[in-house]
Amino acid sequence: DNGLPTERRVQNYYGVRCEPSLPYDPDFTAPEPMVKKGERPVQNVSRRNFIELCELLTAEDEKAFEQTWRHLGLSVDWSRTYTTIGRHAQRVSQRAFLRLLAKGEAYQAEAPTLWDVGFRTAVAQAELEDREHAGAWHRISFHRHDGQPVHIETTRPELLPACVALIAHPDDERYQGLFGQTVTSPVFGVEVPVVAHPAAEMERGAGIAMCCTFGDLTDVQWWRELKLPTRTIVGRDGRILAEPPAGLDGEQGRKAYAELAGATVHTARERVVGMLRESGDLDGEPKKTVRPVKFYEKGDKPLEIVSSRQWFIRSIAHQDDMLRRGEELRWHPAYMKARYDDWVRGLNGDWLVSRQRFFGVPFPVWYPVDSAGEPAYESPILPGEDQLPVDPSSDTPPGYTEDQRGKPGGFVGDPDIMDTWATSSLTPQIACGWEEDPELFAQTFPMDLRPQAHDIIRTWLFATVLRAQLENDSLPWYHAALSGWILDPDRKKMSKSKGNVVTPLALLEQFSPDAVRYWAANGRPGTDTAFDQGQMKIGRRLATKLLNASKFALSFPEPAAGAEITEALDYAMLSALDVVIGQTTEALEAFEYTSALERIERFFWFFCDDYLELIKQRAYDEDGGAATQSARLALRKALSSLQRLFAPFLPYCTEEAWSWWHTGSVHTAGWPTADNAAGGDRGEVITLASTAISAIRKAKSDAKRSMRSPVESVRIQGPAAQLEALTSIGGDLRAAGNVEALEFAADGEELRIEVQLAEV
RNA sequence: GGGCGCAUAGCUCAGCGGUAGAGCACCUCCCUUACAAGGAGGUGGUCGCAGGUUCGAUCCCUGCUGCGCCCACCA
Repeated sequence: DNGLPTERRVQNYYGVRCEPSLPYDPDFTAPEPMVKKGERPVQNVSRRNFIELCELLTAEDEKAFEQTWRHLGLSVDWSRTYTTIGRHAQRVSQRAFLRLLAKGEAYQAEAPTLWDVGFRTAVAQAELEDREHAGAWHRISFHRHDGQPVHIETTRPELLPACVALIAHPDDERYQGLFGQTVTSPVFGVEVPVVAHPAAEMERGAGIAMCCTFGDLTDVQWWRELKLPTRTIVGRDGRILAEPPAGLDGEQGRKAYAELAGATVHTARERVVGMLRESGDLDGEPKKTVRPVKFYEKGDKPLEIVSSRQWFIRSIAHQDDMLRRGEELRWHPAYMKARYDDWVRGLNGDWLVSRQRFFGVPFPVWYPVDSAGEPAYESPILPGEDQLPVDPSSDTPPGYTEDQRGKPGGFVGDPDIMDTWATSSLTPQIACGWEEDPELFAQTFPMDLRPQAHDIIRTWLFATVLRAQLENDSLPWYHAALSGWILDPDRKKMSKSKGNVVTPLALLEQFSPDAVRYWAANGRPGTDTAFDQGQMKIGRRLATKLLNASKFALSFPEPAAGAEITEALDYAMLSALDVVIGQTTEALEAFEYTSALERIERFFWFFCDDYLELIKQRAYDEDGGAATQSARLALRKALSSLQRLFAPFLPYCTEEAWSWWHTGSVHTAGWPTADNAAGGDRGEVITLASTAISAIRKAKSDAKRSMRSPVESVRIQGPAAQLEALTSIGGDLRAAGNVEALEFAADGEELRIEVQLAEV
């Protein structure tokens, strides 16, 4: 409900852009959705109008999502929904933030920050990704006082005016004589020191690097550790700032800088290269290269590093606690824990939670404005918890009046919003009624399970564990179940840019939710699953089969009150079912839902293909007496368990079939227990039954006869124990195979079945 | 560069010390009183490669190869 994707969607959908300087227009109405991109000029709207458009569109999207989830048969309490942008979530999020602030776990700092120039916001470490990006190595001459050149190599020549030092490794023989001296940058004529630092790599490029404020995170490290000056030239819009930085004082340098002012980074690069070429300081031609560059995962331009004031939540200080929590948490599958550990150990800074965006939970903070009109960031004004949620851009802080906003001696609201994860990380607190419903909270927190995909371990999962640690000194849940992704049929990740996304609603219509769930359940925890319509067809067939089998089993009169299981095959089937119930229950408790489904399914096909066929005649028999009663009772017992076993996977067909003979819902019926056969496993009986009936069928199939065709005799040889078992189900075998004579002969260790078909 | 996972039938995947399994696909057959949007039967594999442990390895160990993912590196 909040975050950059929503903002981008609103921008594209309505063709608008948020312009915070515009006043709110109460008469503003939502523009017609754009049919195609760029069909009309982008309209600037005020922040509040923009947020209203976001709310409008997310409300529509929520309906679509709920429809999909309901259609899919998601079993949740629909009376307890919330939105992460709603008042309740905002209140929880702001309260948790204020608590962190009071404990010193949240703080603000002015620091170089990774910045997306497209979205114009800071981004966090967890939201970075590397992408291959084309560039070129430029070999550039700096100048010593004696006129000798010092060559550096850079892929970002446009940052030349932001250069604050040259850096080489302290052990590098080539530059020993230069350390402590200064050199002059080409074109811009700025004198910069040559400094030694171990992070410089001798083998890379020329072995000596140009440190700029800021080209990359190594620059930030050097700048911080070597206390270098700041010469910022890239603005938050990704363009070269209008004014040259301090230190770029020479007339020629300023003239050159003027040529760059206002240009994009890309254009500035071309211009600087032109200037270098003209001055003779470009050594050779640029050499094309492709190297990984940091991007915001949702952005389309490389990140810049700009200095700005941001809010952070401490995480580095809690690394050990986080690792310990990772140990306590039960991971499904267990190996996914490695990603978490890897992430926690690799944290290189505190969590940056402020975003310079609009549609999100605002920071509940104002600042006094001093007599010179400057905000005093070091002494924020905070609301009481009972006032939450607040929007500092429209609510007035305690002790002030609205007409003091932005005035000297007055106040300003913090303009930033929180990162989406800063609120989503409180999912358990929001849902469990933290600080608002103590009884519910006591019953539900920590929660049992976090189900999520593995790609957001470093964001959602990590942040949730961190917040529960900081706020509740506990895990947020006991188990984490990591699902894989749905891949397209070529096993590529589905993504909008590739255009290979399949939305679920059409599938639900085409194959039925049961079929789609059947396919999805075949994706084991942690394993990616290729999109496979074939599996959905099988799921659909399974659901149909369950309906048909239920119809058949229920077509017989209800067994009499005193009916008992008297026949060996019925007893054996029920005892096998008991085993399956036990295994399935165990698998589900271990989060092995795929194994659970496999076991139920395997039994169910035996039940349909062999058992039903074998007892059919006996169940039909009007004068069958106890044997018929036994079959009819066994059918109902088995059906009751099977419908409940399948219910979590195939909620619709099971509910339908259950309704044919029960009043309540199958989904609130008790989970089946392994007591259908009242103890004792006669599994070998059904194995032998299947073997025998298969042999009879094979004989008919080989002879290209119908399955109903009569059999003159079946002669079974083998060990006495097996023959005894087979004898006990002889009546069913004869009826199902249409067998005239069934003979047994104890002989040898191996079971042999000879089938003599009747003459045609 | 570090880590994790995967490699088994044409395809999708189970199995994991004791003679290789399922479904799909393919082939053959069957309108049979739950089901033809069905059903029955069948063909098909030196379980990635090389070593080791073991009486015995698809399974355990080591190395290699290939694929995927996560992280790091970004002068």
